[in-house]
Amino acid sequence: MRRDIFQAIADPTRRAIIGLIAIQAMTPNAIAEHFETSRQAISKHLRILTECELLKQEQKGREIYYQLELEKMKEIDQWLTQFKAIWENRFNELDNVLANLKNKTDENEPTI
Amino acid sequence: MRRDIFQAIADPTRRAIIGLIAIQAMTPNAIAEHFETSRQAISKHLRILTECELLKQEQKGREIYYQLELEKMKEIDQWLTQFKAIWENRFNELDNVLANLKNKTDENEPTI
DNA sequence: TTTAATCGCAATTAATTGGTTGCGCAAATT
DNA sequence: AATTTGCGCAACCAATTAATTGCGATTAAA
Repeated sequence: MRRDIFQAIADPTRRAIIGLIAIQAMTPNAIAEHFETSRQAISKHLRILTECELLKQEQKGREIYYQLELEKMKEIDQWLTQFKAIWENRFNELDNVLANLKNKTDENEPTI
Repeated sequence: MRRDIFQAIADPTRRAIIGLIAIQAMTPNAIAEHFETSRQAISKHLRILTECELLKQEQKGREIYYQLELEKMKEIDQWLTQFKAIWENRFNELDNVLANLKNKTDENEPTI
């Protein structure tokens, strides 16, 4: 039973669920209405998302509201950070290239 | 044959491969040396990563260098953007709460 | 109190996945 | 020319996954 965020967001239905409840908490039935699959299938997805702490439950009478745990979503962003550093560096390199080009142009400008 | 980025990064080995070749391109054998598994297993992972365009190949003689396609990594970041908007709003709300608190405190400060 | 609704859990099945083994091909080395 | 090296591809197997079906428990409504 592997249960990490990356495995959790691998499934398109689960990503859709995340997108759906991002703004407001919802019950399993309400969520299932947005999909073709059965309530049980959705329930299973909710369980997986809850197990890796991407969702948290709030019981209200016989209904259970599922809410997105934004803090956990940040973990994905944290993993991306290392690569952001690289792609921003690449941009900086491009800046350097452009800067060099500009200098060369300046050199070619006629001196008075 | 589902082949999307989220499915690709679900596997920890594949995430490790991505991390490994982020800085410089590498051959399958060189990559495999960093893992316990066989070259073929790594080869399969490379294929999956290539199929969803997270990696690109560059043939040099009989060697194939695999390089990370940073642009594709950005797609993950783009998916996160919608949630970032929410979590930043939450912070703003917190700011408001703190601001209100501060105002109340100011009100309580003795006026000369 | 009977009935209906909301939901989680367990068992089953079909599909998918990660891995291994065993090729074959092309480029380099001998 | 023969051998070694680097690699992809296809067949296969074991483990995992997504989905279905059929419960039982609890809460709310009739």
